[in-house]
Amino acid sequence: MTAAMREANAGEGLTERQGAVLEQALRLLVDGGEKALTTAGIARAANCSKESLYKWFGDRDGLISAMIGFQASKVRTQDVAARALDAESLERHLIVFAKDLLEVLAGDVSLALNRLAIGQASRDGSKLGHMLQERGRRQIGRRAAALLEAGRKAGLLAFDDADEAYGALYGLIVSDWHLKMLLGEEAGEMKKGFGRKAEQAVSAFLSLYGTKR
Amino acid sequence: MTAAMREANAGEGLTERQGAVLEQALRLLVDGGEKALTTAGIARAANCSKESLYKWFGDRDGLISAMIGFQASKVRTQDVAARALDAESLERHLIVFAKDLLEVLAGDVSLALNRLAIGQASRDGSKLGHMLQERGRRQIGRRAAALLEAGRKAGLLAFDDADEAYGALYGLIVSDWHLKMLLGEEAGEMKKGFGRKAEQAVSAFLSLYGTKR
DNA sequence: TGCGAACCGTACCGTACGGTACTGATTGGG
DNA sequence: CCCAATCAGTACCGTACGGTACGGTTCGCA
Repeated sequence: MTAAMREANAGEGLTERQGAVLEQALRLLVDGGEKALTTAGIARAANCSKESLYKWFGDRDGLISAMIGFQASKVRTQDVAARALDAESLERHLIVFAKDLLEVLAGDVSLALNRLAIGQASRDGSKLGHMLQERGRRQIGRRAAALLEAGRKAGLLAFDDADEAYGALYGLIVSDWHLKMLLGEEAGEMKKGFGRKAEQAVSAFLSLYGTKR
Repeated sequence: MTAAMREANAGEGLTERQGAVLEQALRLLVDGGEKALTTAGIARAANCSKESLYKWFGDRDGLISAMIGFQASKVRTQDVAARALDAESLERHLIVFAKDLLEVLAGDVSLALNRLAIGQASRDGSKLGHMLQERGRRQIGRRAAALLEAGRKAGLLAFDDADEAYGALYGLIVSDWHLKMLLGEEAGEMKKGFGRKAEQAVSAFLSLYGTKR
């Protein structure tokens, strides 16, 4: 296996070695926050030299960008082939989507990266924010949009503006939980309520946009 | 006017001089993010000495805590005396609440303080997060809870769990706008849509929890 | 008028970080 | 067997920050 072959394995233009380094960097970030994300610390944790870090990623910002891209490349949302959609299966799919959304938002790495991007939003012109939005949010948003569109095509949902409907769905599912978790609320206690929360949100959403009720 | 009399003017145990200093600190934070919030910078902007800063606020964390408390003390939510509530006035009050909520969340200082608290959530055990939650969120939450309770007493709303109803209202109003703004999305463009957004959210909420429809 | 407290401005100290340069070891190819 | 490239480890540099100490000044008060 040549170096050229090893390239572009992780969906980015990254060596597996570089991926391992980014993995360690993410771990540092999750454990200690932005303050723990120092070049020396990463080099120590990943058993590599600072010089290599700068050679591979340019500077600290490049490394952080690479971390976001690397993490996004690991979380691919599979579009559910939603054929033969009836009222019950739509509700089931929506509930699964809701649970997945809550699980993703409550994830260690997701929270840490969002905290990092939010903390830097003032100084870097929200470059990281846009990146996180584009590579994380958009994915799950498309999955929901496809689901809603399928529901409408099947005559199970009625809405004019798909974005508005998605906004309502998202708000009913997430409410202020995401912010509370970003602010440091212990996520362990909350996760138990995700199932019930998801069902309630989907029920409310179907009351608003379903044709059945 | 003695120094003792000047104390406790701003709702906290603060001299007006100290309040002015905190004002400048908030301005620095809004303009330049956490990185701009240095003790030397604050001293320069407020024309005071670093020694005074440490004398008044202990250390940098104490100063940040004081900033949060100071800002919270300026934003007192007036409980609307909601007697003689009918369907139309309830809807009007809810829309006003929704607009206020969006305006508050989109405010410069609110965004900056939330960014700061989120950025420090990993290292300080979410002390700032809890403070922000307690002194900012709780206020507006109580206002909403009172409104919802009044609506239920008047037979206009039907819900078992007030927290659940409030969660739905909050989610329908805010959706993912808060996170987007925290991540750096330009807030100027969004503010124009607040009115329509608030009306839509309240309409949806009344569809879910109103007794009239 | 004289005293003392508060305070501004600045200089200072230790530390820690981002980024660079150098050395020695390893590896793969000809 | 040697050469070139890569990389780990470390030492180093400039800078900037949090926090402290000190001289000079103002202001309330007796």
